[in-house]
Amino acid sequence: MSFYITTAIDYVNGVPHVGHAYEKIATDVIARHMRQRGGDVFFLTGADEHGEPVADTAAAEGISPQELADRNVARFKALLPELEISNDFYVRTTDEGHEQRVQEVMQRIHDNGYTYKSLYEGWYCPRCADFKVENEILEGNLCPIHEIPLVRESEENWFFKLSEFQVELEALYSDHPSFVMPLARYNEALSFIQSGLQDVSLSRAHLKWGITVPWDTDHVFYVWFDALLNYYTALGYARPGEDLTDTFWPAQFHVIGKDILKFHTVFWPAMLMAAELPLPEHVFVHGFLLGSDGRKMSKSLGNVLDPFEVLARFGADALRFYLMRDVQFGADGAVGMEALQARYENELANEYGNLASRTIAMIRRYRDGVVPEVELDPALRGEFDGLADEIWDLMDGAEVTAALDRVWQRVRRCNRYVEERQPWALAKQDHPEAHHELNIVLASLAEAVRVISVLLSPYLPESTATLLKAMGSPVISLDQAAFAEHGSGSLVEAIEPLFPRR
RNA sequence: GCCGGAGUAGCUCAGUCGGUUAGAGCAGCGGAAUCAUAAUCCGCGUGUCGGGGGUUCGAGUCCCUCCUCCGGCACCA
Repeated sequence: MSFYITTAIDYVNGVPHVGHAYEKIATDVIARHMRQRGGDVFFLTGADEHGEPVADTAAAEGISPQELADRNVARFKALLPELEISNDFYVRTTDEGHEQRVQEVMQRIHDNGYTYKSLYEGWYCPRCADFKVENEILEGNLCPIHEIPLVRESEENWFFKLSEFQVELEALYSDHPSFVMPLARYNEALSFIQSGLQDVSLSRAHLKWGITVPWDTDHVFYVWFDALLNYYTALGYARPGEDLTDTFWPAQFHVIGKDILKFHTVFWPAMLMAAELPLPEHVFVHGFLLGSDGRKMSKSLGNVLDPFEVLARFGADALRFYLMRDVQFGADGAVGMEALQARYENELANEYGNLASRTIAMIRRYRDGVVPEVELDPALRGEFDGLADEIWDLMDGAEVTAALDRVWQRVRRCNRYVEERQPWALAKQDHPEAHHELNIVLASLAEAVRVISVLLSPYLPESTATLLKAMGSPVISLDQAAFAEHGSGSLVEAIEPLFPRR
């Protein structure tokens, strides 16, 4: 079984912020989970480099667009390993392989008769040398940058016959209710389609920073036609000498933010239809991270959560856990350093980290570090019945927040279990029965911590790996997430606290 | 304006086909325990379930209406 999942590619006209990190992390959690299932997983992320904003910024800085892109791509790319992102490839829209394949696919759309040349008419700023759209124009019909009057201009552009796909798109939506998730976004996209589709321009004649239109070389492609195709093109050249397209296309999941909904849920499937390519299975639309005050993050409001600061102080696992736990995937959520610290201390350090510590410490103190090979406590095993299957189902629907919560309920259950059984009291008794009872409690706890850690590994790859290794059972495949019948007999090593107080 | 989502404990939110005294976590107060990163566990809530009306034996859950907030209503990426 193959599984192909993508993030949106980052537009490199700026620097990475926590929102970029969020999308990568959520997608990474799903990708890691799918690898646990044993499938052949391909996880793609990358950079979107063409288009006017990059060209404009580069011009303002007196460097070439490529130089600007190279510099900023390095910043975005460097964030990935720091976040423990397990992407299989990093696509750049300036990659030669990408450019070639964009031209191939677009040529096919052209050959199939879904393009035509027409006049694009709009409000034009002579100083910007660029068209302005309705919602960015200032009062009095002024340029938002130069505040000078705009003039009505037209330019010859190639258009894509989006309107021809109205019926097919509506059919796609009624046949595949989970094409766009969550449901609210499905409704939003569908109502957009039902309101009537107009053709869209696919080229720009006045711009040079882009991919050349092969059948009319005075034009470059409008950046979205170039960018969307990354999901398809990357498979063609990600592995030198190998074409992964047949293995992984169509994608199972495109994970995107709500700001680019229309492009992914309307333009993209229509483009693929026009090129006669199979459609992706799901587009999952996540929300935005807001400042701790619930307002949009902005430097002037001082409510920005800086991912680099979090990484330096708490590490990648903490940031991953916090964002997946505190922000319902699919909805907007407020995030801040205080809330992160609270989650870190209360849940990672006190509940999970400390559960690991006390479990390991007792096995070492009472049983010389060997997990007793006894039959495990059916009461505790019962708490894990069906858990892995439940996680499986939730992950099919990209429910990363809900899945994490299910596992965390077991973390809490284990701490209660320790209090209920009071192993330290059993250890003080001399009877063979108490000795046996203690064996059961310790071995059951060890097994519970192991299962929990296997299920948490997509979220906390670093700390679960450390813990599982110390417990002598480093395998994280999902078939190892069943609660065993007997204690393992493994030797358990002492480790430093997984989540030290900061 | 039209369409969609949301409004449940101080905070963040769960509440499946309408059905027992409306739940969880956090924060707060009190207690127990000592294996553990002074980490854990137990106990403590008279909440107009946004307002009003209706259907029903019974409504947070269905219908109507009103209020508030958020998003979308096309080529900024």
